[in-house]
Amino acid sequence: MSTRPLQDPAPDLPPETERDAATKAAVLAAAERLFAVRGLRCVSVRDITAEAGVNLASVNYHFGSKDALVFEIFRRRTAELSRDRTRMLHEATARHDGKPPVREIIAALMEPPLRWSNPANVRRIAMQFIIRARSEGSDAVREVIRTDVSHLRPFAEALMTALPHLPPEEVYWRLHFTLGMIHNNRFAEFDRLHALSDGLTRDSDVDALLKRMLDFAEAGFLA
Amino acid sequence: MSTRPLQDPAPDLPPETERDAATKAAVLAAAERLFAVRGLRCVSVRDITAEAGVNLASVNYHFGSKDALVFEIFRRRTAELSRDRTRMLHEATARHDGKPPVREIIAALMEPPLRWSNPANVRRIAMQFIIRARSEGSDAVREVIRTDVSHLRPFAEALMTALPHLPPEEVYWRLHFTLGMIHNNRFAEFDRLHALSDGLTRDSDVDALLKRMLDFAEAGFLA
DNA sequence: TCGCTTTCCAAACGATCGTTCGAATGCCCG
DNA sequence: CGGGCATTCGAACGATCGTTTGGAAAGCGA
Repeated sequence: MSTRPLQDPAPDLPPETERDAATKAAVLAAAERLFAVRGLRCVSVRDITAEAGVNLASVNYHFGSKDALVFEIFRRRTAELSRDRTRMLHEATARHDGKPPVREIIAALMEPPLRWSNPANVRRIAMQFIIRARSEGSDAVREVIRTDVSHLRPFAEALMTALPHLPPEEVYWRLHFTLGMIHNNRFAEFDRLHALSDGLTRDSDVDALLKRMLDFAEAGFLA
Repeated sequence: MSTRPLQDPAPDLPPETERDAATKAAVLAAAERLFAVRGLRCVSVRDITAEAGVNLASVNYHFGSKDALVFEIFRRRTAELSRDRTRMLHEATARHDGKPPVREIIAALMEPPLRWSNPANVRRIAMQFIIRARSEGSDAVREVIRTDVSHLRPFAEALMTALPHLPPEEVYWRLHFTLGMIHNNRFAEFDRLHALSDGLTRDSDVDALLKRMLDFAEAGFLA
């Protein structure tokens, strides 16, 4: 795998250190989009390079392997998502003199991925890629998911100070349940919900969905 | 694909109509186990037939294709799980004169998959296969997940009669959130939780976890 | 036992995949 | 201008995969 600094696949983020990395950026953008739409295993290196308009060997030359490419996109996007969440948590902390209420802590967890999933958001594909990679990723990706929990620590601690009467064990479990609610927001699950409700739940914007999720999770935490 | 009646892969369920389908049963059992452990894409037809001790062509002869084999196992196991859930709902309905409380309705949804996941349960591998197939399955599997919601209807209706003041739309959404909690109980997610809590949540038996989930979801529904 | 159907078997087919290689090309700096 | 290096390119390699095929074996009713 390459150890050189890497280019962001989205055009809205500028290059970092490279003078010219158009090929790399094209590969990253095409790969993220194809992976998000078709799934990791159903996209070949040939599909990516054809979509990006570059040579077949570019993936292995710039990233080392297909898995390394997936890992690189995943690492960048999850770091970006964690930054959004952490920023919201910090803002809530600042607003409440260091002790934000449960609802705002959970909102900091839920709102970024929900906003990213909005069709009008440029991060929509990135969000879909993250969801794909979480379940279809290689061993390396899954290992990161399993072991890297540093970005969740501030949320767990904030919840424990907001709920001092609740045993820490219980806080962790309820955080786990809340993350489950968030991770369940895939297209297939929405389709199933819409089929179940006969279209009753179809016209729901992000704000309404966020409010619903917050109502549910907040009540669960305060139980 | 074969249209003949099919054999159950688990030895605890008797054959249905076949006189002799040892090969088929061996394939189903081996396939389910390997799929559950390694994932659908990381198990080849050769792995399955070698594990089952049968010829390579057996899968295509008895099931038509690898995808059809996956679909068959998925169909059988999800039907079995739905039966368990529906039975629990019926029992709760009978106990409460046709109007079971929210907690028991949710329990009927949560308890069967949780009990199946218990290491002491013979259905543990089956449960792990279902989880795998839900996210890694073919288009046919995903289509069933998206469109077949008949088994959820009784639960939605029971919840609406138990919560007459809540708009049906809200009931559907909260049912969606509850299903998300259930579907999040994968090994990787548990590992992440344990890593986050420094082992504080490791020693939790099924009954304790069920109580926690019920507390959380019930409060969410009654919010 | 005969004839027929079902099942099993070894072997190969055709396709796709990730990866590698050597040469060619472009680019920057001295 | 020219040497050196990074990049690109076409082409192929090696491996794995799901599937197919034709014949052998086995089960079974008549």
